[in-house]
Amino acid sequence: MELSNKKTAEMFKAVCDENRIKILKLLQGGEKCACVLLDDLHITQPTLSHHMKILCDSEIVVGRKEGKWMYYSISPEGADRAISVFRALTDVHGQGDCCCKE
Amino acid sequence: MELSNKKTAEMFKAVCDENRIKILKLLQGGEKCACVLLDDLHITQPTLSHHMKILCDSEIVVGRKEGKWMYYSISPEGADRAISVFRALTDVHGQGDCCCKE
DNA sequence: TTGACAAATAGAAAATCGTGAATATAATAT
DNA sequence: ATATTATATTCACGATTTTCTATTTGTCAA
Repeated sequence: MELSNKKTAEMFKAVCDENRIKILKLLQGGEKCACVLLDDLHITQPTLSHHMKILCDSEIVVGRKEGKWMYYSISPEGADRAISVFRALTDVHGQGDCCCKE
Repeated sequence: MELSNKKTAEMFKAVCDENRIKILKLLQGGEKCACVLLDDLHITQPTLSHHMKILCDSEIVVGRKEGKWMYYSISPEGADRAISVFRALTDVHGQGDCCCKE
């Protein structure tokens, strides 16, 4: 998983906001259309649209347009990718080194 | 892994900033003292201190004081916890439901 | 084509975040 | 005790983010 630091930061922005976390929890129940999400969150439609854009940009959520409705769902592949990126960023491959004392 | 949405958001703030991602990458080489991190990043000491606080609050990084030096390292347990929280937030346990069309 | 509805975009206000200068605290050395 | 060094905290400022209102775009039904 090679990703620029910028892209990595963007990816995890998905889970850095309480409303987006709520949205993810709602989507765990399966694909939902935007209007349903809107009913469950106390935010306006443009605000939801903004958050969905961030979630889709992270690729953890995918959107599907059907007529005038947008359906959103969690992408298991996207979620796995995020976990891979997180792992690649947090496993320790060294012993550390001493610097200040000797 | 039960965590409030607020706590979850805080946890992933660790990986939402490019400098913090750089810091994690440096810590993958093992425990480092703050002064070494400071040398490798083009930020001031108070800024580093600020980022280290966010990283430690997320519990992905732990700090250890030794004399006047602070040593930081990645906590594998903290990283695993973050992955568990992320998983708990992104696995899909439902089929979704239809709302707008029938 | 017109009207109605869903979602996206533009623009602006408010809140949050990242940053550095100045200062404070803590630990060591003289 | 005083000086020095490493880190943390405080404060202020600019940048970014979240949010809203207003508007636009896209789609379907009369």
